[in-house]
Amino acid sequence: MQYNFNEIEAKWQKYWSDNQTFKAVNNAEKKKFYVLDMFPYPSGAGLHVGHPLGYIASDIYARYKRHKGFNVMHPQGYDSFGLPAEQYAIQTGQHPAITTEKNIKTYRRQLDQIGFSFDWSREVRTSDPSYYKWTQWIFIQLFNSWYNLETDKAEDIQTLIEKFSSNGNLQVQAVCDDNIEEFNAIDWNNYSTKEQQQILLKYRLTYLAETEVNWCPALGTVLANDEIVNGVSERGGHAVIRKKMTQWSMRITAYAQRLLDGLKKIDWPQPLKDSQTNWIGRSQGASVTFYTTGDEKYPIEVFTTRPDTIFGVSFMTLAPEHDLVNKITTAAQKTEVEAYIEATAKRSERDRMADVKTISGAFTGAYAEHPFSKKPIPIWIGDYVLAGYGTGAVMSVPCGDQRDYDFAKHFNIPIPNIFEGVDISEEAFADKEKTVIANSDFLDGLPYKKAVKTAIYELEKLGQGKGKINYRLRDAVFSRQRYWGEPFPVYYVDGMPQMIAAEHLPIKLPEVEKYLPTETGEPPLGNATVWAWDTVANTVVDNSEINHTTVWPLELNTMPGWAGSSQYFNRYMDPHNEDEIFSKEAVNYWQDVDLYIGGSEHATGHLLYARFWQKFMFDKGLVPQDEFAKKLINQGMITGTSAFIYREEETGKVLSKGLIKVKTVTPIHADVSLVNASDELDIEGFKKWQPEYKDAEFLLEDGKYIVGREVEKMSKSKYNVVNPDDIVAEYGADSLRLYEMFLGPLEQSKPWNTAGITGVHSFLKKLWKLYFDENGSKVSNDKPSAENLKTLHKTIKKVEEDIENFSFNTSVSTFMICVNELTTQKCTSRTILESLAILVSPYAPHISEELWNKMGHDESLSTVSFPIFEPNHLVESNKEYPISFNGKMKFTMNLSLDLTKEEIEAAVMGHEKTIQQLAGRAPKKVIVVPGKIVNIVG
RNA sequence: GCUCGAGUGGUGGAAUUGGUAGACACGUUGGACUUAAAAUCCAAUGGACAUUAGUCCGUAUGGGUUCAAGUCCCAUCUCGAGUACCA
Repeated sequence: MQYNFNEIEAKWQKYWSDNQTFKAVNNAEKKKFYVLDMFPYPSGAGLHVGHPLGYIASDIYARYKRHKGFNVMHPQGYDSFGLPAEQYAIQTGQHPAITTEKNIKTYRRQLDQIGFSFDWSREVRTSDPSYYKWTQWIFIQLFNSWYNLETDKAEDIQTLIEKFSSNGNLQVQAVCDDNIEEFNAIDWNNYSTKEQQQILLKYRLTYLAETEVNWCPALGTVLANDEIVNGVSERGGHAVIRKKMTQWSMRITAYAQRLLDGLKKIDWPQPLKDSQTNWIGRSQGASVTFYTTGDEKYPIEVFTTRPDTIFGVSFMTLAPEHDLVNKITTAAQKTEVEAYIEATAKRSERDRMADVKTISGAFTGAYAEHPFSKKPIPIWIGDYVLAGYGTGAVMSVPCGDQRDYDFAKHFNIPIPNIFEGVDISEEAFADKEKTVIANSDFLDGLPYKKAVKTAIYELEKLGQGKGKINYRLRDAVFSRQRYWGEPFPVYYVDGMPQMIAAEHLPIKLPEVEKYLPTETGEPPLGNATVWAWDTVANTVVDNSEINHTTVWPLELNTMPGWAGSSQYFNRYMDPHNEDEIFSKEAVNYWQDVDLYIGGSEHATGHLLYARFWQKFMFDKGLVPQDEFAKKLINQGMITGTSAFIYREEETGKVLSKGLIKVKTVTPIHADVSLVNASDELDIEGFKKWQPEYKDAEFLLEDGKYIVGREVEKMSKSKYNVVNPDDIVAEYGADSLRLYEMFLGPLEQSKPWNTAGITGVHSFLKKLWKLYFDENGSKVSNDKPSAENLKTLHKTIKKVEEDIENFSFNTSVSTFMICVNELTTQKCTSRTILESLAILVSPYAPHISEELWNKMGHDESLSTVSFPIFEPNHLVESNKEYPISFNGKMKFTMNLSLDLTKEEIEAAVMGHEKTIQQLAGRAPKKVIVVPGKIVNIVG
């Protein structure tokens, strides 16, 4: 009987689908296990061989856990809002929904043929109104919440309103906007509704705010920093200006500390935790208030991590955009300052960041008073101080900070030394550990830590400072000027945003004629003609009905890509619930994700936002866990192995790789499908593919054209993309699965080369041959030999350890060794072969099902118990001891493991090869490690 | 610059707590089978020297700890990822 993989795989895929083998039921008696993949964006290009890597790994784990008796949920879905479908719509006019639907079909077909154990009954799509209804719902919850620092959690906005109406905002400790004016209860109750709404907006967890964006008038859109090159748009080279726009923001900064603390309790890769830690960027220090001298004493608040160096301040620097600049600049300096501000405004943020070396700035003519010495300190502006970080102002301590030092040198500002025994003639001194303060009044002689404490204490006494923790993390802008995204459930009354009541959700994306921004610069939804909210009928109506009494305009922005992916893992628990985002029962049963696999590129995007929303949901009592994924693994990228031919420049001849000597040749990409396992090019195929080479002369070596190889990112333009469809057709899904795992460690990036797949493919054929020969089944009821059992149990032990450690590549080797050994042993024993089929099944499920079935089982093997390791089969009586001399192994000796150290030493010393090695010398020392090694020194 | 990770045959990669470096594959070479090819099977395959038993060198480089180092420590180099005037 032949191993007919195409037939077998189709058969079992149908069986699984017909029998809903992998459908997970909530609240089963069994213990739950939730295995999650990062759901894909369905792109038009379909899957290449690199995409399924993580899915294969998670599938192996999910299948393994089913064998271990768990109720496994392994769902899949689509992150189906996104830019490519929208851009395609702009070019062709085709509705993104149609493009998306088509791409999903392709994805589904490709995924199905790889044999994943997904529970498709739980599929979600972020662009589906029944799904984004709940994305809109969460947005409303965020809008209706504020962050109470006293309870350290999000609370309903009603509790804040109550506080305001009974006590005003003086006692309220909240995470909110900076520019909050104080008011008491009487003030609050006298405010108009609009005024109250404006105030509340400064406290809500999602709020409207003026945000500075990169606006490209020619394209009519906002550009991200990386879409701008040299100050102009990457596409088209149009001018870009910085513009303030009103945008929705998420108050993620409220959760900065909890996001940091949460990292301690989750098992995520260290590099990923590091980059989140970095991104949140906690720094501890003090905020210090300086007052300007002169008639009007403006306060300037700065943040510093080094309050101990306060006596080293010799100037202050404000960001050019700082609000105070206008107010304090003296008449004499006005021209210079204004010229400088204009010059920096022209430079994009990116340019400013790229060009760190050039020192620039201007003196405002104003002075601030030092809080302790009361000496005047000149106030400068400089673009090395960022408006967006801290307070946009710094106290400059040139002796202790290199940037301040460089600035001071450049502008000839004095650099007072406040460090004991340190030379600062060449550079600033920033080593906290070695710091001893000098020339600093009451701080003299103190080391860093004590000086910080003392300085803060003295500042507090003056009322000019206090200890403070600052975060780099910014609130997240939540508006996009795009069409293909979730619409906001928001309409505007008198310019103030109003939430549409939850029972009227979803607010469906309207139809538009054009997917581009409008001529007046409004987002694409500005093209919609039916996009107004009727507050009486509670429905979306035609724009012509807007009367500003009962019918109002709707929000024109849409939500960003990360909105839909921030809660999908919870929605999978109860995906068809129309009344709730998910039921209490479902979420209490599934709790959280046990294993999450996906790419590391989401470290500071999706994975941070999702943690933020989860914590918010936790505060609202909606979910039982405040971290959504216990364990996370980043799979590495699979790169391509490009093939090159070499064209000689002078003659136009094409040289085989070995013929390139000193001649100038141009490497040209050849499609990898035209190259065989021995790097030999199919010349005829190549000529057909690139007709311009049909008359070119190919110079061969040994009758073959050998291509050059190089590892590059898999990409169409490099002709190194391998489609899993082709691999499945030629070798089968089980071969593909095994090979992807066999390539190397899951988390590592590694090159794909189709040539190697024959190794795992012939392994599957050998496996098959253990069960069948040309006459049919070979499986017997013979009692397994001790040798058979040893091979099997060695394999069980190793494979189990490997899966638990996510070391999938080494288990494939282990299977190969096992099958090679059993073949040599001519093993036909059912006991052994049944266990083997189960062991292999997480990796190669189709062949395993078939083998299991052919051994007389009617049911799928997917939930059959994993074989149990019995150590007694591995007990050895003897050991092949390596005998080394000065650490170098010279020969081995087979000795009983029962021997004592002394007996081993005697046996080794008596061996003829030992005597030969020593050549009469007496050994200085003999190290005997029973069961391991013998080392003779001397 | 900073943070993190990694450097092992022609290639992908193995190597529990330091204990036989190169498992398992690919490729290559030789052989069997075949008219031939494919498939399959067998053997060899880190390098140098040695006709043999064998000797020496080998895990990026240079030091160190140890009876013993791919593994631990120090320094250097290279590559990859993230991040960046963060006060």
